[in-house]
Amino acid sequence: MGRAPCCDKANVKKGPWSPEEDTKLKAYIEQHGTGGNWIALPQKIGLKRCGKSCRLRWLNYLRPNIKHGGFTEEEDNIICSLYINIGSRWSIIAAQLPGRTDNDIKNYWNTRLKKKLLGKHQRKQQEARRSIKRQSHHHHQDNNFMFAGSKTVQTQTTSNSPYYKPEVGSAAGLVMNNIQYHHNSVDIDDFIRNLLIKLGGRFSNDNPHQQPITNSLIYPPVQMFTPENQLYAHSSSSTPCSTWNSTCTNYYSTVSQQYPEAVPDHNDHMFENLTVDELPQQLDDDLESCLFGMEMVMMSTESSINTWGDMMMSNSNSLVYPHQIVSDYSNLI
DNA sequence: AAGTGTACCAACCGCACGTCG
DNA sequence: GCGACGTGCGGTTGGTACACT
Repeated sequence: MGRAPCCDKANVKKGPWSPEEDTKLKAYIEQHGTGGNWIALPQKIGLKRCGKSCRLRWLNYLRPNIKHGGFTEEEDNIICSLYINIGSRWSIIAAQLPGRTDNDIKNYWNTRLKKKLLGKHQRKQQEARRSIKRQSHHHHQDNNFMFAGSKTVQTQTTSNSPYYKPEVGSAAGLVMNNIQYHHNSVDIDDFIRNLLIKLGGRFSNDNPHQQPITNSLIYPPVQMFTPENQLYAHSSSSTPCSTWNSTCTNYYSTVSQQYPEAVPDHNDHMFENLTVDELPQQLDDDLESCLFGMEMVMMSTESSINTWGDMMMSNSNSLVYPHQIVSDYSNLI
């Protein structure tokens, strides 16, 4: 037997509220309060409405000091910042914005803010690509190539080992900024874990077999970029980067063993056909994918990407990365 | 002018949780 | 401890307005 309905569905009015209904409800609540019982309220007033409907109407529309529309830039920032950190907890987000309702914020996010941010981010990404292209062109004047990703890594140029180092402002540089940011402000495992939990399935909170997630498992590219663990990809300008390739292969092999459902087998070879000419861009894309792409991909209801493997195998250009968003709003947290 | 697509938003629905007897 | 009930929340739907062809 299912649960009894909260009201007699056949005798309640649905749909938009009339001004008369609004007036009745508002007048009663202003005079008597809700009485702590929304279910009984419509009967007392003589409204043919469900108690839940009355509550919603009051909270979202009739209650004093409600603001509608006209979100400010500051409110946008707060919403984005909180969304990135706590997800779609609209009631909590609304609590930080006086006069705003959770419903309003939810609608605003889904219909406008998300699109606005994606547009902004894609522009940033294009700038980053152009920047990398310029750097790539510069460094390819040398025959040998070394990749040292961290902005904290000291320049180690030798006559035989010129290297490519992402700079602040490049996409890889932005990623490093965010790695730093996340290390400083939140536990990095929790951050990723939350993303994975959002993916559901084997990473869900409900899964009793869930395994601990370690930095080494989640962040092979970060390993490459930490000062303690500098790995350099040596190659000529026309052959695949074997060091990077083997690092990735090892990584995906590890992930495949622990999370076979998440990583397709053919990921092992995903970097094999890259030339060094293509490598910086590919590295940059995949760094971003690994660390920050999940969030925005999961936000997209149109996305068919449900697993880590889907993400890594997807065309990088189709992904939208929120790292710049995180940067933009990090100072508000 | 008519048809179609898109954006926006109010309202609904179902589930989870807390409280109370 | 258990079930009934009320409340709160987040996802989703459906109606309306507007833009575009």
